[in-house]
Amino acid sequence: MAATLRDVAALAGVSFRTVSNVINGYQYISDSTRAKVEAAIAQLGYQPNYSARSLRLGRSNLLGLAVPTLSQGYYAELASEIIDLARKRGFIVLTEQTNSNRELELDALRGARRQMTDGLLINPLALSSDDAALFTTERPVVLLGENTFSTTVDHVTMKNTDAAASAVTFLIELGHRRIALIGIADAGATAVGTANLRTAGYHRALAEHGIERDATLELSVGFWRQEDGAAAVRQLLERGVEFDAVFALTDILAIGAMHELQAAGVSIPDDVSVIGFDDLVESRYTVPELTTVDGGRRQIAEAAVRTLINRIEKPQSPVVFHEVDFTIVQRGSTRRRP
Amino acid sequence: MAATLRDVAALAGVSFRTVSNVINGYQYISDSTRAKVEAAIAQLGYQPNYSARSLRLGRSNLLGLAVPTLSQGYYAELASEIIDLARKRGFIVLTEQTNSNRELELDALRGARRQMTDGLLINPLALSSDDAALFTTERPVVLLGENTFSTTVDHVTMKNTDAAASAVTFLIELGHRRIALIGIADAGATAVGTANLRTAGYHRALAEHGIERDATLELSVGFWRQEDGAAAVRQLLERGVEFDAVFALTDILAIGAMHELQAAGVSIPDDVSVIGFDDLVESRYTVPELTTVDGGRRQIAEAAVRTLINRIEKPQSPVVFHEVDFTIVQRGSTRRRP
DNA sequence: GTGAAAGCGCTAACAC
DNA sequence: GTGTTAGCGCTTTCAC
Repeated sequence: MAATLRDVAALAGVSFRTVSNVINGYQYISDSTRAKVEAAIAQLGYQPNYSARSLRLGRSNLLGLAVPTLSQGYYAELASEIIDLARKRGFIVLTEQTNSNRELELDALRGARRQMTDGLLINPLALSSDDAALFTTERPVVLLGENTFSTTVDHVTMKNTDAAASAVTFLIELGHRRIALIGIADAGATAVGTANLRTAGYHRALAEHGIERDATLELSVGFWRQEDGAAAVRQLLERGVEFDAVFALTDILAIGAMHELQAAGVSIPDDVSVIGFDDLVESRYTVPELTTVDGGRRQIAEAAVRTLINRIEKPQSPVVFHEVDFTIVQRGSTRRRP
Repeated sequence: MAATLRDVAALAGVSFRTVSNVINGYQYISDSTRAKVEAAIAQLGYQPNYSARSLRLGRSNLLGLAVPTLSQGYYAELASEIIDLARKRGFIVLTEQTNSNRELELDALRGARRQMTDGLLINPLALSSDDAALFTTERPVVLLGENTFSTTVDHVTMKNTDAAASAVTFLIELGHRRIALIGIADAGATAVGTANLRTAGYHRALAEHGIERDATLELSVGFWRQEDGAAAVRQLLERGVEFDAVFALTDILAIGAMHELQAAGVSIPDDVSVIGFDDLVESRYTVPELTTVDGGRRQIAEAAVRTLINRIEKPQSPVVFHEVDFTIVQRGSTRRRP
């Protein structure tokens, strides 16, 4: 059985209240007492019981993180950064995967697990504005990602529409006119989901340059996996749709699309330029290297952790809406149209 | 303030012991009592306090997972599988990143966080056989990965040496003779680390086919990132080393190597065959698609979770050493030498 | 500067 | 079948 405060106190010959004081860095303790206690702690290998401390304090120093899945580069990299940043602030992260599933997202938000954590970072894909009320829980939540819920909950996100418009403008300025869009939302999707926000940016850029929309260039996909990007390209090719560039709504889709294009003998960037969104590490090592949009993942992680911890420590703070900046990362998959 | 057992009891008009019984599925409760209690629970939105339950039971249903980093595909995919499997068994996962850092690995193993979890899954890179004693802790640990520690702790791993030998044999049977090896350990590394185990397989396959070793073909790298694979290839090319195939000790290294080879105008697989190790999802979408070794990640996750939970529930079980099977996944980055 | 005691919310041994 | 009670290990108010 692990040593308790009482064991330490007995060994050090002090009351267990004193041991608690030493552990918690209470000021007015004589050096000799402190030394005795510390020696006893070391000798017994004492470690505080966190369940007891949590029960007493009503705080666990645990943060919940609910992302769709770690098997996708974007979320894995985001989680990696969040875990490191939380650690620096003294919090451990309890990771859940919600699989873009409404039930699992709700469970993360309201389920029993909420009880063990001091706050939750959640990147919902299935929940939407309609569910705003659900997010207004007693316990701290910070929303990551794009869906705009109520204004009663902290929210950290990227400039999806602006960034997408910027990516498409970049292609237009290279001389492209027939720009395929891969990854649009199915009809039923929430209007403020990532896909629709980025699609709005695409439309805005076209409009700003006097280019007409063409529905045959806009492809919806099942999920945002490589194979879905590949399937979208197959559709374009089978239908004989003409296009000189591809804007994929995520790097993963872009990687699948590039793979399929090259398999079909289409040269990138000579025949077709491709641009993605996310700036994954792996996108630096595709052949050719993928031009993409850095939506500010690193800043999102930083703002998310900061905002959540602030909310935990100061529950009355004003609600925050934080939108980080983006940049276009130019690489080899795009080039000026001859 | 959240509702407690007492609040529920008061509302239902029963003693709070009865409420506890209902929650824990105690058998002998009249249906009418049960219904009353359940109604009260629903009305108050009562959720049990996990800190209190943990304190009482000495169990948290939390599992620790310590991997080097989630930003690398292999560990992200492993963690993703582990989290899902643990969830199915009723456990939540608390993820830590140890960054291949000895101090952080030790901290995961012995630090305060151990107190909150019922068990730990750790994939150490910096700790080695010399540290065997450290792993023999009171609380359940399952080791993932390759370092062979003592026989006093559960261990789930892959057949590194056999799998590597098999990969190299595959290249030899395609007619390759000058097989570069990317990712060997630095001089000081533990003899039973992944790198050395896989390197031993490479040497064994060469020996079995009467091919002499050539130290200029064996490249050590700083880490196992894409850029390290690329750097290794640059070295080979700059030194004018002749080679007709590359065995990279991980897919990530292979992806970096392929990128650099193609940038230098070397065609894969026409000029050089490339084989990796890990079977990452992203390796299915490189151009060309990467031939690789599936070391059995999925089975490792499954065995790890099963073994750890078993150890938690039956602490006296015999120590397990579990080695999962591998397969060669043949794709477009390798071909028969003309 | 240190000691005694209450109580966080829960489970389970023990009574009835 | 249900009620009473002790106590998990800790922090903290109140004395001294």
